[in-house]
Amino acid sequence: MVGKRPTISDIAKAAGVSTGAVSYALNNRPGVSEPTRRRIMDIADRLGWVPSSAARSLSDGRANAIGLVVDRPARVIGVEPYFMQLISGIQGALAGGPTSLLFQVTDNSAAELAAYRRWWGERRVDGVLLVDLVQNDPRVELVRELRLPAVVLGEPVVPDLPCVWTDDELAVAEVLEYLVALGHRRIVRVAGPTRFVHTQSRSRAFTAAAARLGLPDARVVHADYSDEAAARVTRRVLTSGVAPTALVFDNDVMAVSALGVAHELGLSVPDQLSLVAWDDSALCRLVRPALSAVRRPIAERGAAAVRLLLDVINGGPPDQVKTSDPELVPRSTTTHPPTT
Amino acid sequence: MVGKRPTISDIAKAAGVSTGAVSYALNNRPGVSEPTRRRIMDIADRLGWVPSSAARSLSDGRANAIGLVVDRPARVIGVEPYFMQLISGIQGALAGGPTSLLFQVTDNSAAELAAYRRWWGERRVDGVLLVDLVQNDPRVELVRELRLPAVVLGEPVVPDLPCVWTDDELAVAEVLEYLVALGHRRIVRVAGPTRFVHTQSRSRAFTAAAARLGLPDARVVHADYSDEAAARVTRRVLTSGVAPTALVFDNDVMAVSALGVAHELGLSVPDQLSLVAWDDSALCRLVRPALSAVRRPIAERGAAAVRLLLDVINGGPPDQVKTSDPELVPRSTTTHPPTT
DNA sequence: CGTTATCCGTTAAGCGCTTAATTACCCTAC
DNA sequence: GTAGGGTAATTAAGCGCTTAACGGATAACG
Repeated sequence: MVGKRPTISDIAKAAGVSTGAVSYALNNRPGVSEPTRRRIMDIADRLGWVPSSAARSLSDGRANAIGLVVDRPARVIGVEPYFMQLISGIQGALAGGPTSLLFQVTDNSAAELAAYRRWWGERRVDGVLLVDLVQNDPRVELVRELRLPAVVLGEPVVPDLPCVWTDDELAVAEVLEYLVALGHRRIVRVAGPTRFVHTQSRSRAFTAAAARLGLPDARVVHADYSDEAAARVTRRVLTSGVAPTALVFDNDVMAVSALGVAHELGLSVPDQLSLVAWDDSALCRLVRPALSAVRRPIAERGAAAVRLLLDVINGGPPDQVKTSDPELVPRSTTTHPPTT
Repeated sequence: MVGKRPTISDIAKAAGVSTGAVSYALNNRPGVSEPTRRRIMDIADRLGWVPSSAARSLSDGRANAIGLVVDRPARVIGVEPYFMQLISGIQGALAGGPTSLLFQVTDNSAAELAAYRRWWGERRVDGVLLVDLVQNDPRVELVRELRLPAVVLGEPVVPDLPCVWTDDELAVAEVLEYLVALGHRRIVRVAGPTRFVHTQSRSRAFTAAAARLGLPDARVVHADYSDEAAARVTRRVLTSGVAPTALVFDNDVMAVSALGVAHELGLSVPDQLSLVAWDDSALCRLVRPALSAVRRPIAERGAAAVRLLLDVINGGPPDQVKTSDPELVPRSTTTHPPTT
């Protein structure tokens, strides 16, 4: 094979028909007879023809691509396996189809907005995935203004925006009930940044469950997902006032970081302190003691979001899809509280 | 702003000139007077004009995109921070320019080849990045056959292919010298899969340095980067025959996994066993004891590769660029061997 | 047997942009 | 006064594909 790509007019010439006929044949549309269609298709793949995405986009207005931009500082993004797993799921749903993934990571919200706007302007994407929604997220307004099909990965907080969500609140309750069943009464949740919708939703669920279970000392503190911030916050929580006996984190990195802090303070885990991580990961499995964690179906989320987005692009309804439920994976960082 | 995107003919109409003039003005080419150019540009950004990538691609043959496909099973890819850091670097070099990143993860080599071939056929990318080169890599032949500009992230093993590489051999020697200086004589390298060129190159360097330093017991064993395989291999190495006093791993996950195995075997790290991880990462920092590791400039590699690729696409020479050198970051998993 | 429908295929316009070729005009030079 | 040379614009073709609109057979129908 040489470096020259065949076009439909090469095929047309070879088959002795017009390019129109070729187009109809190749797209499985009526207008050509079965024998002709077959002949055309044979020639097409003998020539190794592949449609030019540019030409196709230009004439039918479809980009055959979807976009994902993740706005996390480089420092943090490398650490969490979350995004790679998400992308795995996304690719799974994309595989086989004609759609590609445009991926961008930015380090501030303005750049993220600019990326979406540019992709839209350049007609590079047919739709986008939105992750890490925040309160009054400017992206929501943007995609609406641009009429850019979008699917949110997260709770259905925006009424008419399609989304794929996981019942975190259920999981929060489950974790709390589990800890209470073990005998814990003083439990602190070390959450991610307040601005994220999912942070708020989990915190709300945490507070509600704590009230229901009668835990006056339950409270929420915040860090920024980084190990440094988590260490700082954890240190403070464990050393000031009456210390909790169990900590629930919003990601795996912070939980691992806390493991280090506990060690540094001479607290043995889980005997003197129980820990629960949020997204389960190899990190949780590998660390000693292995972390008890809440496992969410991340790849499933990605795949579902892609399917939904493709539907919406094709004019489907803006459904709000729920994934399977998270599950608590108890390992070696949770046990009864010390009997003081 | 509405959902309709302005085209150059809208601008032309508004400015009272032809679309040709608009094109010349917008691309900063001669053919229009300064005042006219200014007027056109003003109108263009008042209208919020953004060039249609499809139209541009179609007429100038440029896709303004580069592609990256990573072929690692989903199980493994989420774990290593390597790729996210790489992507961070890539984005950094892409930021501001007109080029986007097409990203795909596949779970077998055939799918990876198919992805490249399809992107080429669809004229979706102007060039691609190649990671994890293997011996007689079919991708090398493919990009040559397709005349698809490509940059290898790895050692310059293919003469005429541009690449960005890091002097791993130097780092391997440094690690070995360091361990020998601490007193170690029995050192085992737990490498990644043999097929990777970088695995082979590091192993060669390891063997050479070991010979030079007079370490007859130095040897290389292989795992597949996963924690399970690493655990298996490590367990075997530590329990059969005369056990090594130091282990050098090819990634961070395997090293962490070995930490668990050592613990399980009742070997204290670093007193009875020293460990060195290859790519440094938050994982290495967070784990207790914190892992000594070799830090490579990963984001720098990504950025350099992008710059080189863009050069090559523009007809530049197929340079072979060397990044800054890796550095050994000693932490808490390396010390003198036990004095048996 | 003339009239419709039906099927198969062609024609040509158009998607938004680039760019070679061309025209129109103004200056300068001889 | 006119040839020559810039400069500033327009024209139009073309990139590869889709798709309305159209045309020419052939089959079906009364």
